[in-house]
Amino acid sequence: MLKIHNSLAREKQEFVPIEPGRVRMYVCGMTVYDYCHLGHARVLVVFDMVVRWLRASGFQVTYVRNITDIDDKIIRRAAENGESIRALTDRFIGHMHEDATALGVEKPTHEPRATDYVDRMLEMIGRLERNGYAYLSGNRDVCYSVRKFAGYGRLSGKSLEDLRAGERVDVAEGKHDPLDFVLWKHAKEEEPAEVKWASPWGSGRPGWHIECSAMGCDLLGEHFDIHGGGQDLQFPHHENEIAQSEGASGGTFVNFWMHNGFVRVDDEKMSKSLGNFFTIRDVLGRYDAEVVRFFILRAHYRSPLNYSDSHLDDARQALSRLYTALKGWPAGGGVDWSEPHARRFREAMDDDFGTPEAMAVLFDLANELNRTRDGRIAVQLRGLGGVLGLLQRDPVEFLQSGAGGELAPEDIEARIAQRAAAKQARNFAEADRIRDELKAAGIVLEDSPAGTTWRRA
RNA sequence: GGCGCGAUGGCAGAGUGGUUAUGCAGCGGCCUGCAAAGCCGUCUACGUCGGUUCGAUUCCGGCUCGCGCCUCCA
Repeated sequence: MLKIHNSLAREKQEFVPIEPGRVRMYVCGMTVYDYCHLGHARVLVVFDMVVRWLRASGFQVTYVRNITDIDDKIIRRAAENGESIRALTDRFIGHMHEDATALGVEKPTHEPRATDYVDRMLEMIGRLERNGYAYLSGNRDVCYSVRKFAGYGRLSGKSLEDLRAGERVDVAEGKHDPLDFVLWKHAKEEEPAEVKWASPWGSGRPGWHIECSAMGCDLLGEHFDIHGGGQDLQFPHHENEIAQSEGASGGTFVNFWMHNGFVRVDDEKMSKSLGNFFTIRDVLGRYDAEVVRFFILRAHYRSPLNYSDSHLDDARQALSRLYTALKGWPAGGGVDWSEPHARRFREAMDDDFGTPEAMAVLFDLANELNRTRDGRIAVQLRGLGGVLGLLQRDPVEFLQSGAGGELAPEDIEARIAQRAAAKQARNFAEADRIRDELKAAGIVLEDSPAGTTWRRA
């Protein structure tokens, strides 16, 4: 049985779906005004893994990952670039999809854009107003009255008093309480028409939090199973989502909240504001995308993940071991879940998505495969790897891939043929010279009774 | 200041009240013309001080250090 660490309870809980056999899940996606960085890659990969495991466990999953395409930073960036909001967001949505695809991330069931849901947001704001949670502030923004919502602070484990004690925000003009947040931003003169929508409260645009409540409730219903996102969204974003959704519906919004840990650089959070981020495409220029996915899944999703080149190098070595074991075995065949390794894998994954332990099982399978050369083990290894979105390529293709390939495969093959001839003539000095020369170029040769093969170091 | 998380071997990273994580790297052996890969074996651990216990890396408390959230952020 699956257990999930629920941020709401701060402990692992047995996962029971609202509707038997079915899971409805929402994850906060990207704000599209720039390239995705490795922190985004982690959210993408982690929740892709979660969905894959839920499906492998027999659930029918509806997975929604939204796109925020209206926001202060988007407006500013579009103005800087002298382009329309739509042109900017369309472009970066395209780039995001390229990155996600490279990382082996499957498409979500729905990928709603905030700007397509403004009507739903207005409807929800209207309900909040009728239920007494929303008010029109002095500067004509519509705000949410945090103290009216009894459960406020439950997700982040904060009380309103705690939050006020640490108050660091300038009190925005006209708010009843500094912690109140904006549901609807009143339009400003200088803003382009593209960011103005008509509403009962005047022309304006939605606040950030309302979009997720509106899209989630519309696509998944007012009560669904899992809501995920990065740790930094726990407060205030997710706290506010709960306040909005439950304030509007009157019932429970989400049963399980999941938050993934940060990617770090030199033990500091990787973030745009700190400027210490690497974009996904930077990294994919130097490392194989599957290596990056492997690197992400090698740590537990809630732990911090330190990024560095040496860690990626290490990940590549490790993944190579798996593919080396798989070399020569045909693809295909389903996982036998009654087999001991598969059971251990299932146990690991059922314990709050324990991918590090699940991967240890993969290495144990590789060892057994190398020892026994039993085809059934190869099927298990590839099959279980596939559950994590790994090991689905041709092993030779993986082992021969990699950056820094000045030598074309034909050249390498030609050198191998020359070396074979030298060996035939028992001219080992010449054979070793060729091998050393290739090694200097990053090519490693491996002799076997069947002939010589090569891979990139 | 408030709230929370973490501290494991050279590096990365799981887990457990008493018996091997796993990977990378190192060392020894087998294999090999020599290598590489693989196999076998092997060395480096559980921040610190107390407590509970027959026994704690694992439970409890103090301390130190690191990190995060409290402001846009995955």
